[in-house]
Amino acid sequence: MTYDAQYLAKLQDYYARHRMLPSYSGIGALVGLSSKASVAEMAMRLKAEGFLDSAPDRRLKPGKRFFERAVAESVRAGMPAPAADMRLDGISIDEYLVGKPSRTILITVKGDSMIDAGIHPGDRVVVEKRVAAVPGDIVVAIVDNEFTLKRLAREKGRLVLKPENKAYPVIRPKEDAEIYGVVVGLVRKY
Amino acid sequence: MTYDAQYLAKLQDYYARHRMLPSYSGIGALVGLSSKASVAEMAMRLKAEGFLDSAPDRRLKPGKRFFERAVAESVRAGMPAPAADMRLDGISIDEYLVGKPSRTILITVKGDSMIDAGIHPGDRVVVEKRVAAVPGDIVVAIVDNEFTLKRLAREKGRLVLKPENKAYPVIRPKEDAEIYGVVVGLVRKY
DNA sequence: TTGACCACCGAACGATCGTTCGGTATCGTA
DNA sequence: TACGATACCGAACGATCGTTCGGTGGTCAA
Repeated sequence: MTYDAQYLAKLQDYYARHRMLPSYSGIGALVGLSSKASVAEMAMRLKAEGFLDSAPDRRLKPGKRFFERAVAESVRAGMPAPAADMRLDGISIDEYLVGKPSRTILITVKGDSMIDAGIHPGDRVVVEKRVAAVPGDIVVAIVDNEFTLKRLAREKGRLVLKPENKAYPVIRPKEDAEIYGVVVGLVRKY
Repeated sequence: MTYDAQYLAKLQDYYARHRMLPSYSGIGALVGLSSKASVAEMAMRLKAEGFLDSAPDRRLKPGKRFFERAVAESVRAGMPAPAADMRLDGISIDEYLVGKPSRTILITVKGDSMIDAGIHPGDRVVVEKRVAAVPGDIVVAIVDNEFTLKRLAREKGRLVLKPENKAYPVIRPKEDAEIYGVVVGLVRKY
């Protein structure tokens, strides 16, 4: 139990590099266990906690909690324990951002029309596909056969699409705007 | 060659479910090839195109192009599918953002000192813990026993911490700033 | 000091692994 | 019709798989 967190960390790093887990003996060499029996026992412990799982062919695969990430609530006072805490609270970014996987896609942002909302070119917005949106939502709308990212707003009883950049004009569709989906999150990689 | 695209699609579906690839005979059962030799030949073709790769122990693992988006997102009435996106069922956001899982944590942003970089209060930054950073990186530094999020810059040969908000002053530490980690990504939820 | 745990080791098991080879059916080209 | 190329099959190979079992050294409470 004591070292399991370190074992798990090495497995996570290996997975990040190769997108797969090694065999039992490979895990032994990776984490420093010389008997496959020891690996099997460690795997059982991690399985019980949800970090690992078994594939149909008995090989190991990542479990639900395998992708959890520690969260620090930017503590003003005092230092957060860098390594002391065994993931007391961890979330997976996917579960955090995505509510309905089958209806959710990532769209890469082009242009700077939403830059005042902190949405930059190259960012990826997490879009949940649905037509129902309320004023204030950031939506992906279809205008002139093109996708566009704007904030939905109400203007004299009409729905309009407002960019968040003074250099761009408000879009006032003839009929109500056609909504492709609603932005529920944002992801940026540096 | 003709059926390889369908074979690949089935492998991608399997991977989305289990986050791993089956064995050669397992692939045979999955895609409908009754000889492992056929699977090996198909794997060789897909490897040559970059969709598959070999792990250190000769097993199959996803290649670089494995996570490419399928082109056939049901195009509705001549409507272009949103271009250049990622399948959310193929790779997770976690895997996209996190390269070194064991050294990566999420930190919630407080304050608006980085707002001109598109980092808003309440956003969560993905921080890879390491002391090595180069000017231009956004870093989490420790100043007066507190975490602070700033861009690392060089000023007269000294490293300083620059906010991206004109209302805040540049921080010039007496010695070089103590770096807690480097921001490698950002996550926002609406 | 004892004894019940616990994490780990080392050896052995049958099962399955990925590879290799020769052979078959179906193409398009000549 | 004859041809090489292609995609697949079926059987066999040694290697490695995951599992199992008995045994070792350590910790901790009684």
